[in-house]
Amino acid sequence: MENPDTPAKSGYHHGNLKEALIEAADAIIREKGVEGFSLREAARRAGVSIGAPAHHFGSATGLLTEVALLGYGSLGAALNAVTTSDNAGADLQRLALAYVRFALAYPGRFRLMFRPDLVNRDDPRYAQASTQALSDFAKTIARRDPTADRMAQIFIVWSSIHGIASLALDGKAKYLFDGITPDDFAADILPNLLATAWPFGGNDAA
Amino acid sequence: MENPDTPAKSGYHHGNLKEALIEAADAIIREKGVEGFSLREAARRAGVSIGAPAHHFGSATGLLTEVALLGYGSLGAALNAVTTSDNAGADLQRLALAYVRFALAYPGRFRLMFRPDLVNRDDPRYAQASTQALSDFAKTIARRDPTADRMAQIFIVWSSIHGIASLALDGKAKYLFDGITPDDFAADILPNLLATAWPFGGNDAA
DNA sequence: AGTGCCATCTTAGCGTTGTTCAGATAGTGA
DNA sequence: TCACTATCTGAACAACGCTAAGATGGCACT
Repeated sequence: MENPDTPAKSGYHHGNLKEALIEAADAIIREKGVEGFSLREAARRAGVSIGAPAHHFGSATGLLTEVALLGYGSLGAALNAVTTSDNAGADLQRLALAYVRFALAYPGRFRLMFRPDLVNRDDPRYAQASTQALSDFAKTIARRDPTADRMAQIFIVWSSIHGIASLALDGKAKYLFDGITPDDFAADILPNLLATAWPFGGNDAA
Repeated sequence: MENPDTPAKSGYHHGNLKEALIEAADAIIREKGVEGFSLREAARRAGVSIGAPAHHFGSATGLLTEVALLGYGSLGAALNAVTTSDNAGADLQRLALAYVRFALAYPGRFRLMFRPDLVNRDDPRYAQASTQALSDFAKTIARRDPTADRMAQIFIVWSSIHGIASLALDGKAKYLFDGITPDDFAADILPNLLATAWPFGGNDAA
């Protein structure tokens, strides 16, 4: 449970509080969701007093912003891990699947990432991280349809994927697919859905 | 400001507290967003003590659920107000525009409607209201492509629209359309976007 | 080696929140 | 008229974010 490369808390000074608090916050959000988070519990888990986080992050928003950045990083990694082919439509399909599965695998992080009231969007790193996560869509779309309006295409494709992820995460699929759970949705229905009904996964080999 | 058909508070008994609290909560959310809401302020605005709401709604979630139901009602009304034609693709386009504009016009209500931690989704009226709002999409999709898998089509179209609304509401459009505001997005970019890049608004007259 | 600086962390306190519960109040039906 | 019951009050409790004054100890500099 202990990170080996921490200077180990030497009594009064923790030595690695910032990272420890981010890790604790991420764990709380993983276990209890975004609403289950509290700054005081993060401090408790890190083994410090309730006033300690303020020094490093200023406010709860400051700490949560770090977790959100961490989330964008892991989303970017998940999208980058998608194998690419010479078929841009099929690639988009796999990107969408990865995006939705990320949302379902890390619901806390994903929800936090899109909660403007909980993260500090004025932090330049936020815009950077947010844009970075889009780069995979952008590249694949450019290959798929080089002539189209790039920004319009990116926004529409991203919206479509993000909407699927959001609704699936909120359990809305069960209203349409009769009591299906989010996990079953991701495993069974979603791949089929993306391959047939989703208009961006067409078989348009370059 | 006063609802004329209230029995008017007769000192101790308010007479119409339930409706007054729902209205107050809706107003707070309109003014300060979902996070700005508090049960105590709703009670304050309704002119009753802090313990009064509990009797009618049990908890804060109970009151917010009522506001969410109200939101689904107004969304349904906005979608029903969309004029239909013999062109199902064009109708979907208008439905999408109405959906997104509703989200931007009533951001508080819209966000609340999709916040599972704030509404009681076990309330049967919630499922009913949620499903009802989908009926317009369902009808139009059925006209557009009667042979396709109904549920898959509904989910994909709804997702796409919901994603556009969510990202636009969160101000994500500015990353792609260089500093555009949500209002300008809804007025200028969105209609053009739906007519060109959006794959469900095609010119497929029945 | 000593010393002073300063980042780090503690502690206490303030105002706020949701929820609970005993009791006050008043409308309503017998 | 009287009892019943829905309604509302007021106080209490635990938890929250944030702030500020003070304690602590690592570190650079003399």
